[in-house]
Amino acid sequence: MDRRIARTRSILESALNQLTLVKGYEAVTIKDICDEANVGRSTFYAHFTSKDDLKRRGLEHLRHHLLARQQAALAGGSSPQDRALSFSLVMLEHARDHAALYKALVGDRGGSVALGMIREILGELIRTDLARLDMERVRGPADREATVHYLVGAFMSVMIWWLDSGAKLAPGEVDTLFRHLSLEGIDV
Amino acid sequence: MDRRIARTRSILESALNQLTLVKGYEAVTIKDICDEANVGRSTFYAHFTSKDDLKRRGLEHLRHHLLARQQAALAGGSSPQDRALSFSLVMLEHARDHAALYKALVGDRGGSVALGMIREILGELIRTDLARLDMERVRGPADREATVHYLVGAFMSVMIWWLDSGAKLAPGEVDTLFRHLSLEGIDV
DNA sequence: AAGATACCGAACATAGTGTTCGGAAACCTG
DNA sequence: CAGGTTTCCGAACACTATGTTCGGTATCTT
Repeated sequence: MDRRIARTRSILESALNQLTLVKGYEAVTIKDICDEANVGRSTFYAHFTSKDDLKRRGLEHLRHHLLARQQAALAGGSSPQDRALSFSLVMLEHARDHAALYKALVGDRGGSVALGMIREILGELIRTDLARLDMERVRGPADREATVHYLVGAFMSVMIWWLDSGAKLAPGEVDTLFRHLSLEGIDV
Repeated sequence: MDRRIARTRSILESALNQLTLVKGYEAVTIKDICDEANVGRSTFYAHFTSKDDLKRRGLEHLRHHLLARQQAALAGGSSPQDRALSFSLVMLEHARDHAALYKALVGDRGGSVALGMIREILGELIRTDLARLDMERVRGPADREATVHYLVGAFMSVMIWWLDSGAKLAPGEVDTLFRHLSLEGIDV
């Protein structure tokens, strides 16, 4: 690929992230991004159709990262229980590593683009997880899709709460918490 | 209250809902709303600061509705298990009754305002629920806030999935599904 | 080195937001 | 039902952002 293209796209992605930290995703305009990146506005439109488009493409990196880590977890885990929901810890660690950006994203409504995409990605991972569990145990394929959405929503919500409240707990602790609620249910 | 005020606000709320059905929440402009409602644009700004403001005030109705129904459920239920998570069925029935509007809301990102507010409302209800459970049983107040967010996220996600996939199941079935996942965990 | 391709920047059209203000219309009060 | 009060209308204005076009310039690939 032409180096100019790679450079332009990369710097635009970085600029959006940087500006998101400063003023929140929604408040960032395309002109802002171009100024921050030192790129002509017409050039922006030569690569991306909108700010959301730019954001979505940037999140492809995350998708590949998570998929790779899941492969490793599925291969290496000891018991089925350990291997299940492996996305949880990986995702929480990623969130902690980019905590400021995540918080800026979820802070305002603008997060819906990024969060929507992350939900998609997690949905894929969880489907894989559940299918694997179904193979190893006897269990009807009933309600699997409902369970996927149940888990995605629960996880995202807990993660955002964790980030918003300052991420005081370690990723491992939140992971334990989430897995316990998921596998055992809330203790009535 | 001056009748003109009540009438203007009410008709503006209806106009927003109507237009949301037609073109989706985000695509609705303030001019659209005023045209649909036959209200001057300056009048709009005399009552609301923005489209989101209008939406939020409209959702106060839902809040009161849900709170009232929860009171009834808490008073009337037989076992503690039955009384817990009473918001679930009420909310699902309300969603079914306004399915088209809900689907239009969650379809695009614009839903984040409404959904964010609904999450808030449900959070309150669940906190009440859990506190009640804590009183009736012996149980440490540990992680209660995490559980609240876990349940809100899981429920919203399941509800949206249900609506998006055409609401083929009855509210009662989805309720059962959700309660089972919440109380027993996913069956590994 | 040469041809292809990307980038720049300025200009233009379009569309939405939010404010102001004077006159007309509707409302509540006594 | 007459009074003063309040709301509503609508047009005008300033402002900001989006998305497109195009000729000239700089940079890349082969």
